[in-house]
Amino acid sequence: MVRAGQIGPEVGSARPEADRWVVERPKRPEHGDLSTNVAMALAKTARKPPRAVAEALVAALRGLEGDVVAAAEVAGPGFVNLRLHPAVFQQEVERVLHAGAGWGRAPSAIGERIDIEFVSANPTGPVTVASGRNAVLGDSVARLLEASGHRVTREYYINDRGNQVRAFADSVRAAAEGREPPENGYKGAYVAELASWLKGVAPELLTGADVEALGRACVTWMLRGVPGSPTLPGIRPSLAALRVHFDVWFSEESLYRWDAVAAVMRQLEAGGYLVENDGALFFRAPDGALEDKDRVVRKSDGTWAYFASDIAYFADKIARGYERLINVLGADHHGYVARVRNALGALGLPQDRFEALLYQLVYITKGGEAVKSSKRAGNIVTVDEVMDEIDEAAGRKGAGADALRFFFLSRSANSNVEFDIELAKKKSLDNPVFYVQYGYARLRSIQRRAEEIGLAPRAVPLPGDLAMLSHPDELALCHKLSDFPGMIAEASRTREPHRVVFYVQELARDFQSYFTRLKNEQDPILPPRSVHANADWQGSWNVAKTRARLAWIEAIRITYAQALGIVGIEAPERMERPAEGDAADVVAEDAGDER
RNA sequence: GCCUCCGUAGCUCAGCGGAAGAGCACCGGGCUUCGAACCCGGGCGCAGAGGUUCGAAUCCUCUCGGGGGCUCCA
Repeated sequence: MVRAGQIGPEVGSARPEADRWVVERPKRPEHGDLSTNVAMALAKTARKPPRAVAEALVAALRGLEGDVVAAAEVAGPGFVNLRLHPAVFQQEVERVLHAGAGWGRAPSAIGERIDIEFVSANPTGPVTVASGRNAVLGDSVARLLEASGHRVTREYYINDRGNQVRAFADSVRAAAEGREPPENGYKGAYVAELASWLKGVAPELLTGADVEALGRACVTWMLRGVPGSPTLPGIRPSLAALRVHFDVWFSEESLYRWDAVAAVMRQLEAGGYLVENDGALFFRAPDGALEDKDRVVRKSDGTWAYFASDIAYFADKIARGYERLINVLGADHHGYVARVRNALGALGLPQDRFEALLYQLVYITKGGEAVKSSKRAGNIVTVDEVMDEIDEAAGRKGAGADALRFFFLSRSANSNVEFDIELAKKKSLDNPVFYVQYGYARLRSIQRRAEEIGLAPRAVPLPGDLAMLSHPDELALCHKLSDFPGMIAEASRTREPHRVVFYVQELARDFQSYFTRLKNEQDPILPPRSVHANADWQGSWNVAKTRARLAWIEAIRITYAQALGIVGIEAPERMERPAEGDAADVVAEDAGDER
C-alpha cells in the first residue's frame, strides 16, 4: 500500500526480488502516477489472461479509492495504472521542508567505513584534463556515499619514488644545468620553472649527488605548487579549484621507510607466493585465483616494482579498519584489479573489500582530429587552463570548475569521453550546467522578491495552504521531488553520479517550463507591483496560494541544492549575463598518465 | 588469441527486463508585469543474427565495428 507523503521509498521497497513484479514510476504521464505489472506476472499462476487479472485487481482497488488512490485502470498488455490524489503530492512539499538539508540523505549510522582512493596521478606534472575526469568522478562518488550514510575517507596515493620520480629529478637537474632532458625525461615548460625555483630554495639538492632527495623535493613542490607560477599551479591547489579535496595524502615512499613492504613480502614468502626467475622476484597467485600470471614485485636490477608497495598499501588500508576500499581507475588499469585481489587473498585479507571503479578514457581531439600527448613529452593540457578560460568567458570564478565537472559527470563512467579543444573553446557557454544554475538563480530571485513584500519563502506553510497547489505542473514537480531520495540511494549503490546530473537537469527544465507557462497563463506566483502597491493588497490577492507556491519553491530549491552539492557544482544566488564576445582559447589533452 | 567497455535521433549521450528519451544542431513561433542564459511546436532511431521470456534497447550466444588491457610493467 502506498502511504501518503511516502511516494519515493515505497516505490523502492515494493520490489520483492523473488517475485517478478514491481510498482514503478511510469515514464509517461498518461500512464498514471504509479504503475504495476503485477497482473502480468501473476497471469501464469492464475492461468488467466493478464488483462483479466488486471481487471480483477482494479475492481478490488475500487473499494480502496479514497485518500490516496484517485483512479485505477487497466492499460496496454495488462498494466494497472494508478492515479493518486493531489494531497499525496502536496504533502511531499512538507516532507522536503521538514527534512531540509537532510533531504535525500541517509543517517550516517547505517553506513560503512569507506576509503576511496582517486586521482593518484604521478606527481611529475600538473593535473591534466584526463586526471580531471578521475578527480571529478571520485569526488562525486565520495559525496554520494556520504549522502547515503557512509563514512568516507578521500585518499591520494603519492608515487613519490621509482623510475618516474627519478626521471623527473634527472630532468629538473638537466634543466637547472641548461642541458637537454635525458632520454625518457620530462620536457614540459614547468620542468625548467621548477628547476629555477629550486635554485632559489634548495640549490644544494640540484648540485648534490642525492637524486632521491632531489626527487622528493620535486614531488613536494609539484604537489604544493610554486607561488605565482602559471605553469606550476600545484596538484593540490589545482584539485582544490576543481573542488576536490583529500583527507589523506599517502606517501608510497613511507611504506619503505616503515618496512611495510618488507613485512608483506616476508608474509608472502612464508606462504610460498613468491617465486624467483632470472634474478627477478614474482608474485604467484594461489591456485584457482582470478588471474594466474606471475607479477613482478622486484625487478632483476634489485628495485621494487610499484606492485610491491601497492600490496603493502592495501594491507595498510585494511589494517586501518576500512570496510571497503574503492579505487577510481582508468580503464587502462583494468588488469590491475585481479592482481590486487589475488595479493589480498594471499595475505589472508578479505578480497571483496577492494572495489575498482573503472572509467573509460578521455580522448583529446582538436577540431575532430585526435591529439596524442603525454606528460613526459610536455604537450599536456591542464585543468587549470581549461577552468581559467571558462571562468573568463563566463565572467565568474568557479564557472570553469562547474562546467568541467558537469561535462565529466554527465555521462556514465563506462562511456568514452571525447574532449575537443576547439569545441571547448567555442562552446564553453553552451554547457548545460549554466542552464541548470540559471534555474536555481531564478528560484532565488523569486524568493528575494517575496521577502521584499513580506512573504518569507522559507516559512512553513499554514495548514490548508498546500491544498492550493493544483496546477498540473506543480503536482508533477512534487512527484519529481519524491523521486529524489530513491535516486540518490540508487546512484550511490551503483556509484553513478551521472544519474544526479540528469536528475537536476530534468528538475531545471520542468521548473523553467512551468515558470514560462504561468507567465503565459497570467497567473503570477507573486502579486505584481500594481497589486502589492496597495496597502491592503492581501485582501484582494490569494495569499494562501502564494504561500503554498513559495513553500513548494523552497522544496524545489532544497532538492536542487542537495543535488548540486552532491556533484560539487555551485548553486549561485544570481547569474549575470556574460559579456558579449568570443570565448577565449581553451586547450585540452589526453589520458597520458604513466602510472 | 584471451579479458573488458562501447555501438540508441544528424552530433554528444541517458535509459539496462515492462508502454522508446534528453541536450546540441536544424525549421517555425513566443518577451509592457515575478530573471528570455528562457519557453512552445516539429523525430520512419536501439549495429546485425539467433535464443531465453507473457514481454528484450536491456539477459545469453555468435557476427561486424570502435576504445582499453593481457609476466622485469609506467
